[in-house]
Amino acid sequence: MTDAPRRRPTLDEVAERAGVSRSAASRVLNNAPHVRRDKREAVQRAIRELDYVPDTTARALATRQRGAAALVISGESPSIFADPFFARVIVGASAALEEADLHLMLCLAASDRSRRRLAELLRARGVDGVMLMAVRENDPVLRVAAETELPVVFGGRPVGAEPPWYVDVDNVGGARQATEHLIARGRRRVVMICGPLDTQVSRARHRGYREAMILAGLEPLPPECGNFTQLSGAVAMAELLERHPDLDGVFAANDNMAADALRTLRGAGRAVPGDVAVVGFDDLDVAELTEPSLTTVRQPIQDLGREMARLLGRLIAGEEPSSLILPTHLVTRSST
Amino acid sequence: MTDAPRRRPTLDEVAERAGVSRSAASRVLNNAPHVRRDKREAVQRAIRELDYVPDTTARALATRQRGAAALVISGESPSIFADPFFARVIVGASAALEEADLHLMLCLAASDRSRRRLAELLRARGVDGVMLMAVRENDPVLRVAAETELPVVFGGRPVGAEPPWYVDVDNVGGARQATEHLIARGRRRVVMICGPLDTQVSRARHRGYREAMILAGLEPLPPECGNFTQLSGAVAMAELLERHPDLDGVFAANDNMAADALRTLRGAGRAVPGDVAVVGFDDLDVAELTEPSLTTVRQPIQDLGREMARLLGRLIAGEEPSSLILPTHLVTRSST
DNA sequence: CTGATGATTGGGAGCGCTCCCAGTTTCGCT
DNA sequence: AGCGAAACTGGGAGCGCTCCCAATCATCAG
Repeated sequence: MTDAPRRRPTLDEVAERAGVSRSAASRVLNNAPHVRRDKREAVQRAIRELDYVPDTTARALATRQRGAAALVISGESPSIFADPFFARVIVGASAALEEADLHLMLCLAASDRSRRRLAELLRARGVDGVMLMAVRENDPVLRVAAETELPVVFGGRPVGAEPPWYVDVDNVGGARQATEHLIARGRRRVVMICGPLDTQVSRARHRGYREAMILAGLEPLPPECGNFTQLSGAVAMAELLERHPDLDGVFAANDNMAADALRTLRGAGRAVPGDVAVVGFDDLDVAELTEPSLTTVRQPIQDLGREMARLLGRLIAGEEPSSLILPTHLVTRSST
Repeated sequence: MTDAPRRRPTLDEVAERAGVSRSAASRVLNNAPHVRRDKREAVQRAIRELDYVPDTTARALATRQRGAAALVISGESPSIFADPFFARVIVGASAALEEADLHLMLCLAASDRSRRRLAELLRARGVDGVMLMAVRENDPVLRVAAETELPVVFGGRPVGAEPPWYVDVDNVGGARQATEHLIARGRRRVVMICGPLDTQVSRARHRGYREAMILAGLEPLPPECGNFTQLSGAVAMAELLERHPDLDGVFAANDNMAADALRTLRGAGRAVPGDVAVVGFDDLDVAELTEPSLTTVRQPIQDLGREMARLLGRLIAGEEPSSLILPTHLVTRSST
């Protein structure tokens, strides 16, 4: 009844109630050794009775560990909800972070201001480590990452650099599988709708396409680049149709672009998969909703988040884990 | 060259270098009064020279303010990426939080374990306040919210309770607009595809539908409930067609369900909007991609996040802001 | 020139927890 | 019983910052 402005109990109060020293109580809290059984139990009882919860902040100050990790998503905010990609990464990361008893701090690093805040967060030791996603070429967030002493795990590799720790998806392999699948279906004039070439993802997928074509003794055609939106897929497809009227296979660097490539093809009177077979990448929901449904390369997005968080967790724990490349696999549907 | 294991400078060092006391330096830091101009400048110089950044944790301990707010998303994780809803909320909240110089802690409260961690985070004063989204009836997360002394802002209202602070969207008004629009288009047998009735959102949208019908002197028909997925929209539509073969208008509680209702209608040989007019809700991307494109009610999702964060910011600052209901508006496309 | 008034100043006590360390007990053996 | 080792114990010094407060300084009217 008199608990309105009641202060939260401190460790000292727990200790007093249990009749031990603060040190002993602390040991129980962190279940460290060197506490006699009866005292340990007394402390535990006191904790329960007082409904004690240790103050994170005080603990953080003493241990120099914040108990939190930042997930930084670079690039313009709109892109974060263009597709469910980031949401899935977040779900995966969140789950793994929970495992390591870390909290998730989400930082959208789109503006200069937000990058400055991020830099301060890191310098002020507001988190124990960083996961970095969607970094583009010359992304200013790279400087922030370079300056910090905290462990940084990249999601996907930035263009032109191999960061010490990263988790990536096997984009090259996936793209090769996709292309090989088209070739296996008897396609010879296979074109590619690529993403923006200033991203590692796009480059890797393009490389996979080239490798597969060359390996099959076919001539890789110069790709047409979109920007991962549906509209850009339509535009690229139209261009490719004009350039290679005899094309019989299309590999698009993501499902969004593939979806509208599909429409464009139908609009141009090409039957899919009769005249032209199409493969996408990502396996987003849209892939099942296109007409015909889309053969695509599934990438383990949630796993990507999970593994980033695990890697970071180990790094924070002082272990020496190594980077990871996650496998992709082809999901065959009606468009091939 | 010798800066490898360099400790971060502390306020004491800044003070010493500037030839003032720690207190004075602190005052400069928080630009409090009672510091002579020259000393203030000396401190600022020292800060610059030492590249000093105050330690958040220490400050948090002393001030009892964490500088962070939690955004809690309840419910199963999969739903977080079912549509871009949450991503938009996050973008809005993140921007407004930045304004208030607060960091964003994202908590997915799906499992018991995560709820327990959340409860601890709050009790351990790991954040200064909470935003709570997607709460369902009898959601266990409500207990966590009830127990904390921290300010809590709801996004949408939970069923059967009016929390002290919330930001909601005018679901009733939006649904009424949608229904009135159908009626204005001459429809008389207007049915509704509803969402799960254990959510406030669904109830409110249903209420708007009823109000509009009754106001127009028409008979509200019992709704068919889906679960906001496309598939459930198709199922519900089929059921409604069977029950009311003469229906000429459909109001769906979200765009996903509307999208597949559209397909079902076409599959059943009904022309849209010729025979049947359809209105959705949300104005997701899908609304522009359906055939025909979907008339729908746009809700300001990003604003929802922004206003939640602002409200919370004021609450944390000790002000006494009041709750908010954001307007919705009809976006007319080809389905009506 | 003096006391009063108000602006500065810096010492010191926390905030709540961890951890080192010296001192005390408890044991297991011979 | 005697001894050294191993297991406990609690005092105290931080972690880096804020903020109260008594003390010092400047300034100015009388």
